[in-house]
Amino acid sequence: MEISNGVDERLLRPYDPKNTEDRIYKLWEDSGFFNPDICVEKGIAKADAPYFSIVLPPPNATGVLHLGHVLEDSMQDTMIRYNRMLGKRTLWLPGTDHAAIATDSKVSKILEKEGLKKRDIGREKFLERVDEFVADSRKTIVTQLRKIGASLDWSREAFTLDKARNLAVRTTFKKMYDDGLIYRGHRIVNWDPKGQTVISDDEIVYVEQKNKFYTFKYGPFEIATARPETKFGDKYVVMHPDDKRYAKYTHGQKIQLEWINGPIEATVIKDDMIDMEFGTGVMTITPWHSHEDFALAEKYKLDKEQIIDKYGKLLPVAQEFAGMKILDAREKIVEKLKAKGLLVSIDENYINRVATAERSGGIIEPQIMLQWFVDVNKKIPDRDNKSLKELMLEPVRNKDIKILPDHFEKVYFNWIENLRDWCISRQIWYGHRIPVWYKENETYCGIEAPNGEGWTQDEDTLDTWFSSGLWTFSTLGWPDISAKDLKNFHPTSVINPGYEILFFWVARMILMSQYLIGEIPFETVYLHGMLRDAKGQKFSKSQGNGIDPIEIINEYGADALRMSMIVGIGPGADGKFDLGKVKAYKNFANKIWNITRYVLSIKREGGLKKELVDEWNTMAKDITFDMDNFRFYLAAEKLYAYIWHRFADEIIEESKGKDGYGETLYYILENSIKLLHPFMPFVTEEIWSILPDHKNFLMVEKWPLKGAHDKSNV
RNA sequence: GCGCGGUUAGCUCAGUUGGUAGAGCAACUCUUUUACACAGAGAAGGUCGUAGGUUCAAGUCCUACACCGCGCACCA
Repeated sequence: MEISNGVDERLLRPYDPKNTEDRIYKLWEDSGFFNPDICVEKGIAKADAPYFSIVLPPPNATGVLHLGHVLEDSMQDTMIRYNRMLGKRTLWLPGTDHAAIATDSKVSKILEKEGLKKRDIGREKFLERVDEFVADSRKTIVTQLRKIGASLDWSREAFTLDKARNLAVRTTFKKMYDDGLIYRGHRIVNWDPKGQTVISDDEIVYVEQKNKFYTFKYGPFEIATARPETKFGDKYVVMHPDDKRYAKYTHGQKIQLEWINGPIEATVIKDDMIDMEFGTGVMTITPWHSHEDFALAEKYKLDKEQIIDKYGKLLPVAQEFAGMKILDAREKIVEKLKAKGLLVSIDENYINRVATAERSGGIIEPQIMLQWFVDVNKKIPDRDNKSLKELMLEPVRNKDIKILPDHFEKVYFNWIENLRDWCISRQIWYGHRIPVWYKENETYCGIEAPNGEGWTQDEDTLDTWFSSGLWTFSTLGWPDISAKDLKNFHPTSVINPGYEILFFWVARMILMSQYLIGEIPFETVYLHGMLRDAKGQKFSKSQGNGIDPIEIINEYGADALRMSMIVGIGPGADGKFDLGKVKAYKNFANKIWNITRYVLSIKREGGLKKELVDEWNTMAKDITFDMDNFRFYLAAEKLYAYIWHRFADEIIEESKGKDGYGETLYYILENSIKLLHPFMPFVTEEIWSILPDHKNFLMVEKWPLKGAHDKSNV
């Protein structure tokens, strides 16, 4: 069909994303093509076509999306759109995360501003308030995802704390409990006095701090400490068995000495955990408030005594200091020791790392507490007597799961090797409540509450990552193991989180999936880096330096923002947000727009120029190869260079004034926007709608290369 | 202490299996010629952290070192 000079009136003005994107997203959504079942129904994908699935890393329901999310979502949408165009049954499943501690503390803060206290309004009322907050936040997030152009199947939207996911959690807990993988016990844990909850090792952030480092006389020894306030109960003095300086003291020897509140009897312990080079080579231990001291106390069956309560105040063992906050007491204790002539020296410039809680910022006080744990070392009969650790290690070691960039595999192995039992109970209200009930001396663990009177449920909730670990299959119908989605879309093809949650999340998903369904959760882990602001600072909710992606989109368009997030940012690489880059890709959108205007304005004639078509094919093959190997950052850049600097600057320019190029130019344009669609979906879809004879959406067109991608699930 | 990553144009960063360096922005010259000034043409800008090595050939592989960043462990 011949094209007339009557060009679509939309083309008469520069491309305007603001008046295009929302309209197009609505058309896509109304078409139902985000849903793979509908694609099959309407013949877009064959019922027996290979599948491609990604579950969206669920954004925290604490707030709004920032540019870091856009980076992640642009990447995933690009993969999803590419695979959909390959004709696969393609599912991208959306959801949000209840983010237990983060949300709990956020809502607590909001209440405080209203002059309300969490404990005063009670558990039920508090949870109502959280639900309201989360519903609001979810709305914002969902709107933002649509703005970005994310082709998510909204009919399958999930929440980590909805009914279906809660059933999955209870089912999991019960199974682990019955298998002896979950146990309750007194162990030393990381207590956050500010957040009033236990947290896992992974939720600790170490902060370097300059502290005073004191050396005291302790009988015939000198001991050093940064924390004199823990020393009230210290009655074991530890040294290295090979240390010649202390050779005359023997293991188990009792020594009488004067200490903070009077004379005590100390026992000598000899153990090679001591570093002879550090300090005086002698230390006392506080097993109740130190992981290492606890381990030593367990080894020699030593007494353990609590010194500090859960509010960070000294207990009666401190006598005259009892009831004081530890930081207030510290100086006073030092003064007392000094008065008694026991202070040897103070090093003012001692730098150590202080453990703080990631969410509340509180300084962690190790405590021995009754908590719930997941045993990572116990052999599981159902799983060839492998432990959870081994189940996490194996698929990565065997390359059943590929981690990109691959150097993160080493980091992953290293983490697992040092892994301790996972503390899963939290003393907060918001979250999945532990499905265990007590009655006098009885304990009941079940998916549902026990029958009969007098049972009370455990007050604690679960670590948020416990439910996140189930995400790849709890969203697909599990625990119903015959669920269609589970059969159709699991293991998922790719997971695309930031490297900072490799341990928190990726490892836990592998653990849960391997243990519960005996399957890997995903084939490829494509880790992305961190996006920082122009100064190199992290974008973070707490620092409030987040740029609202919607503002950028309103000014430059989602396509431009997406391209800026993909081009040149390799797997695992951090990037700085660069507005100039966004502008450049906005110009690119307009460039293609104008190319379209020009191509449609000339006569479509002359047949296809073989040389130019061959050249295009070579380029397309190269790009397809990059796409299949997760090199989207290269594919996008090459496409940009071809379209602008080869097609527009050279091919079109050289064709001017010559006859017979119309058909070839049209061919290149039509096929190039297919290649570009996964990256810049809006402008390409809009152009597609202007090109003649196109009934269906570009979104569901076939990728214009045959035979270049035989691998079904790369 | 163990491990990992980075060091490429003024700035921010790419560079797939080794074949004499690329993008965006900024800066320079020219051009408002009917696809596009959200543009075009042209020019400029890098001894690819340092020092060695392998190779016909190294930004790309190997070794050592320096600086920056990160993870893990220790931190009495």
